[in-house]
Amino acid sequence: MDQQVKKKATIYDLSVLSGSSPSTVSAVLNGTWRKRRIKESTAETILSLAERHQYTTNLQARGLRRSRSGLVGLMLPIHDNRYFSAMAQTFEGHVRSRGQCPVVVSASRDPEEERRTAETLISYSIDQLFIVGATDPDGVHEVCEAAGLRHINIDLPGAKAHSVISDNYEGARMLTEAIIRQFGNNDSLRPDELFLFGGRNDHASRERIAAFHATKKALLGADPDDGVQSSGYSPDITLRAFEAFCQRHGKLPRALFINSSINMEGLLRFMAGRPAEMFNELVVGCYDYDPFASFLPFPVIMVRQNFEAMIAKAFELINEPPMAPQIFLIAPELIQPRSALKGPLDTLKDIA
Amino acid sequence: MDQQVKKKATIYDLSVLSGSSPSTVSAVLNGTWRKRRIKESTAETILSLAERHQYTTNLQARGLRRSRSGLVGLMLPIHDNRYFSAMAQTFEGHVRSRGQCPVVVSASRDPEEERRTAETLISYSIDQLFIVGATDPDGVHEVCEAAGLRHINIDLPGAKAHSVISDNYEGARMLTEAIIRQFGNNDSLRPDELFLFGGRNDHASRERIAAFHATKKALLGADPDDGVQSSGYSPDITLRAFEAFCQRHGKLPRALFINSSINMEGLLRFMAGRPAEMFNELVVGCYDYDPFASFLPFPVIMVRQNFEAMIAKAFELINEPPMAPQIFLIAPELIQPRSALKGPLDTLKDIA
DNA sequence: TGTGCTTGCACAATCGATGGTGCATTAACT
DNA sequence: AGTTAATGCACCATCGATTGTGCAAGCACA
Repeated sequence: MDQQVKKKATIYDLSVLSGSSPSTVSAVLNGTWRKRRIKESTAETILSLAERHQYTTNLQARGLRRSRSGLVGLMLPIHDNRYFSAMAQTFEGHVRSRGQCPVVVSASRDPEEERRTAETLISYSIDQLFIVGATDPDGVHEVCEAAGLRHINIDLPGAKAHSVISDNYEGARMLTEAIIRQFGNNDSLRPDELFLFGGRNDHASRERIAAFHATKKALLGADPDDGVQSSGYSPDITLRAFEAFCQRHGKLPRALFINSSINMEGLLRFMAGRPAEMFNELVVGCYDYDPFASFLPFPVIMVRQNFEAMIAKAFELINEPPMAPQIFLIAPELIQPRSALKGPLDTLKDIA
Repeated sequence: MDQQVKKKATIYDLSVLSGSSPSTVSAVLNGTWRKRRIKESTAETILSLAERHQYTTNLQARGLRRSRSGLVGLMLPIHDNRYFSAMAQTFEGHVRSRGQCPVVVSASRDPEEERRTAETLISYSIDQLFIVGATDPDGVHEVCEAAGLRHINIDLPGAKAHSVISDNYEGARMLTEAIIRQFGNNDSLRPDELFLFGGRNDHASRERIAAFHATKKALLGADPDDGVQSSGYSPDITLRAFEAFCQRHGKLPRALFINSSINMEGLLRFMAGRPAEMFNELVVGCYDYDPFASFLPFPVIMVRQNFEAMIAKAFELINEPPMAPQIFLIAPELIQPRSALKGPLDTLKDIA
């Protein structure tokens, strides 16, 4: 008899059915009833009625009243990337385990979109916002600040809120060193044979490029100025950078430092249609880890950013009392070629 | 003077400031003011006040009143996978272009979690729900139905709502055929040299396995019963399946049909630590496309599911008047080894 | 019987926005 | 001048849940 397109049951419905007042029903259903000295038997009655009528709290109403929603936001630059999607996966686990509801949205690395997205989330009274890889973290900060919303930067730092980021300098140092060592001593690399592709004018890229320069200089004795080919975070721009390089030099360098898995996709586009042999001698270091990339036909040394630790640290910080904004560095890990690491999915069960 | 931790401005604040009633302010701000015959000059006053005070609508309040929230949900099995994250990326574009707010959550392929997640989203009065790859689509349907929520299945079909899915049979047929053809006629493949790994008892796997069997039989003349090694959607279970196979046969098959990129990661785990030469002669077909996997050291033929078309079709269907549930097949595409395709990210701009 | 405490709950305001209804004013027209 | 119509907006109930406050009934105790 309840099978119609009926509206969902509310506390008022249960109030009528149980003979108690709405406030009593509310207290019972949200667990505050002991504090309000509701009789146990009353509570039981209401709870069983709630179950029978499939009551579920209208979280918009609760959110309106409490001006908190139980939503926790994660703002990514993009979804379609293993680094960020792994982060989303880990983030969800954390939020779920706290009994809240994760909301993941992307803002396309567009400062305007970032602010708008934050505004929108704020309009839904989200409780916290984790800002990942924002192009303009401080712009987003303004928006959050004005709304009194707790927030934290991840992956790219801002000046006005805590930031949890990879130790990009150290990661790039390890990576550059590993690339160079890959050539051993007999067949050693010349400074003009190692180039960095990708990167943008953001904190992470700057650190990585600085470490790249310094390490090259330290280990190879020199570092020509044109060793860096910026190409943003876009496969196609990176592809064009490779093509341009090839046009100028007749071939690719023997060794590449690639700034992110997205730029690495630019290398793939360059490889497509070209003979596989062209890349036999190539050695690549990539700042990011992707399991498939690790098994390409040439040595690919990768840096795995410790997103689990970053997310964990961010959750720890976001609830702390306000302090002067600080940057927390999380050490990344150097991954040898042909490594298939476990990821966040390995904690999920699966029935074969 | 407004720089404190002040609360956000409401229509009541603007009402006082403008001397109009809250309902007038509301009408002006939500665009219905012409319909309510508000004077243009009144509207202008209010709009400029709104701007000056950084008014933004409290969407929870609006949602409560209208019993619609402007949120559109996408429920994924997992985030950390190129197929699903590409879907999320595409989905966001669609929702944004409709002026609504995308909400992406994952439910871990757990029927319980799927229902709970749907319940939660419903409690926030989401307007529509796109259910991707659900283990129990009909369970989720019940929940949505009871709440009068429009919803649609993607990737895995349900019996009680429209479904938009890949043409898994045709995709697997093409893939099996391509794997076999890869060996040419001189060095042709024996039926007991081609195995399928991965898959579960879901619609997609069943279709793919059926096509695998049929095509093998048609092209190779026979199809031994043990040609399929189910191993769910888990890298580690797949790894163990490879190990078990190797134990029994002393080596891997010459040719593999791998049911998804997740199972493909199981192959990577198997490769890790084993000599690369072991895989020189291998030919792999993988039902899913990942750009890096496409460039592995052996031929990897992939199937790219047309998620753009699936999402587009789903948006088309979800607004149509109710009809008997139907399944819509979207043709996937066979991708030759060493292909680096464009993805949803290529539509984003990037400043190099 | 009267005082005072505890128990158990109802009442009503509130969160912010929406939209149906109705009432003044002014304009138009006979 | 008187009737009708259009204009411009205010009023108020409503969405569903939360929470501070208050009060009656029951009990203990003097």
